[in-house]
Amino acid sequence: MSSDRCKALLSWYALHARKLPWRETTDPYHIWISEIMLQQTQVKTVLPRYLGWFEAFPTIEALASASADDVLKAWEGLGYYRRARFIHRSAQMIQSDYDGRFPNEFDDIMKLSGIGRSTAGAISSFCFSTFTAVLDGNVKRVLKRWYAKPETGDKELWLLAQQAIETADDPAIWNQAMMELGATVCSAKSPSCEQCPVQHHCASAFHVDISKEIRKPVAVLDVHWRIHLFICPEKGIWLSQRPDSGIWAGLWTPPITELEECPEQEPAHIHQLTHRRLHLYPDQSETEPRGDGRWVPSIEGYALPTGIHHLLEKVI
DNA sequence: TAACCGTGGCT
DNA sequence: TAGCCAAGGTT
Repeated sequence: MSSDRCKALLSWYALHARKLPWRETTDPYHIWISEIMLQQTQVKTVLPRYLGWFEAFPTIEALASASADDVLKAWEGLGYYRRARFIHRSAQMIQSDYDGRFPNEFDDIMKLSGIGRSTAGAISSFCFSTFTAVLDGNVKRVLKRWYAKPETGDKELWLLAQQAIETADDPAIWNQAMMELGATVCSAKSPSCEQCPVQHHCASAFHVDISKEIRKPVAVLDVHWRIHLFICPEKGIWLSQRPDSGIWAGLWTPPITELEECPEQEPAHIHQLTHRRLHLYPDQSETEPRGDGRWVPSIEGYALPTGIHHLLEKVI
């Protein structure tokens, strides 16, 4: 690692870092929640949700003692709902195994649900100043470009990331600076090499070949779902809870049946997920709900998937 | 190991 | 505009 590169990056970060609420604290609970929210999720999406979380659950203890439904409700709309369940489970683990205090050992942080090496590295460096690297999408892209190795696998990238952070004085700022560079200047589609503080130390400067960085495309499968709507003025709407695994696990929806074939009618709504395109066909022809579920006077207290919200807005 | 898991911003 | 993809982890 070039020391000049290190200095240049840190000077740039000192001047250009975005002011983000989770950068104003070293409190592990706050950092932890921010890191989970930010997994595969853009800063702009997290910003309006971050502070509200702590109004709902001011402490880890409050989170641990909340119901699973309340936690999912607080996560509603953020996607990847397993993350909310992991947070809940981890909060309970912190209560029982660590006396309610977020663990300060890297290995213990890694044991918590939903926290892998990169997230643990971030939390540990931000809260406890350990020299533990982060290797998120930003850092991977920056490192691959610095060394002009677009095909490099995670194993080598982890070595490079760890080697890099060990030359820094402040591991927390180093990790933040690497992510900030990737998120702003060294962006995926159109890197701004002319604005890059480390352009003189980058093997790909001004000739980044985006075509070599393309990921393998995800296959999007079309599925057709009948959405059984039971709505009545006295009882409200009938909702049932999704199973523990799969799409929208644990969330509440009207009963859904998967159709074998694409029906003749047009879907009332199409909801696009990463690997699925959900074609939704509302049906109000049946009179009495059957199976598991409950009448709810209002959907307000329940965590519903965004696609179902959209459908209900259209139909009702 | 590779498939799976959401949503919204960006170009 | 429609596709790409973002502060990944789990199984």
